Amino acid sequence: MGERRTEVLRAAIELLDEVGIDGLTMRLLASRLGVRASALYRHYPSKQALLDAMVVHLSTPRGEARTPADAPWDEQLRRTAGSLRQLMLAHRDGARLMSTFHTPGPEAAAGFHDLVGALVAAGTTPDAAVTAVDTVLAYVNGHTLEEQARKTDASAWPGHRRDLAFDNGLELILTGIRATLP
Amino acid sequence: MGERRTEVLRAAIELLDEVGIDGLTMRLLASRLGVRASALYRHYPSKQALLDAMVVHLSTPRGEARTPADAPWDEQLRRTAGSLRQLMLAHRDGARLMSTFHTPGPEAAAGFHDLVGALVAAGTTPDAAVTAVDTVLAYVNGHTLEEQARKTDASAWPGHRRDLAFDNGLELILTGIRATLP
DNA sequence: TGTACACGTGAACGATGTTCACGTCGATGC
DNA sequence: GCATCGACGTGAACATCGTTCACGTGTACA
Repeated sequence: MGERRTEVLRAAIELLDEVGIDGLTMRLLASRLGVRASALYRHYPSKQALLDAMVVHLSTPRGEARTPADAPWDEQLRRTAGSLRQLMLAHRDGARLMSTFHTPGPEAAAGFHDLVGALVAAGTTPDAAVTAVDTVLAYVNGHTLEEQARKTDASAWPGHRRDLAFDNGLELILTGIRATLP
Repeated sequence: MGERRTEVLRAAIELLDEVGIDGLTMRLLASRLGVRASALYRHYPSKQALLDAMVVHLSTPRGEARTPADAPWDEQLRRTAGSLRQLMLAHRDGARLMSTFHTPGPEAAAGFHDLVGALVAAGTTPDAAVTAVDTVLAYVNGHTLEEQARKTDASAWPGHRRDLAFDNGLELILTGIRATLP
């Protein structure tokens, strides 16, 4: 069951990398599959449903590399922030794609909860922990969205330069969090 | 000259608040002005040009309340961040609207430069100052984008509650910056 | 008087997401 | 063997979108 459905999803992600989210058209995707656009609606009730499925698929941890729950809170935040950014940068218009989606699955909610837990364990109040995690996530989203928006422009910074800029900003926030600890 | 042009702009902003950015259609805007869609192209070469003009108009400081250049760096950052957020929240889909635009005018660039200058005057290196300002701006964009996206949802937090969440995250970053000072 | 100019019309074009009635074809149950 | 069912796809259409273009107004100014 749902075998073709998966193929459609795969083709959609492939096409996303080639033409970007604005060029990602039901007709183009269909032709890529040797099919008419109307056939796609057998598998996804709407284009938005397809986009949602893409986000879910891309966000689902691909294999290993879970962040160890016993790592210090700042290391956990660093890893989560870094892999979230990498997730967005891994595909063309990835950040914009993610931002169209808005019902974070249980996976994301669990990750959020873990981070808050790590901070509370380190001595913050629950409220402060939520604020801290929210702040980091807002930073990651804002930074990466802008980073990817400028990507094709003239400002073609080398990759490690951009990584550094991201890390520096993140460390700034982590330092701020650290200052609220006992 | 350009009198009608201004009226079109005004009507577009008015319509934005009523129907949101997705409902903002050239035809609808035209009918609101008692005119056909094609007439709009006498004043703006494209819809994107209209959107750009809206961003510029909304971003242009309306009257007074310039941030005093002799204020401490953290106060300057607080004010800039706060008014940037207010700018976005002032109109429906304001944050999304702003994010479609991407050639920051001399106004924004000057503001950016002022903030960096204030930080350098406080003792940071120029690089660190740029990082700090970038981080704050990324946070404001990320936070406000998400805040406004959830706005019409069930999660209808009261306004001051949302202001507090924003301020707390901002203070976290400011604390982080402060820690890098002599 | 005539000639620019600002402004608007009406019809069309191509593209988009989506719907719907209709086909095809292989597996499954009798 | 035959019928039925389900998964899959077709083809034509619909409404809507941004945009273009040839063509009309009326007003102000030389």
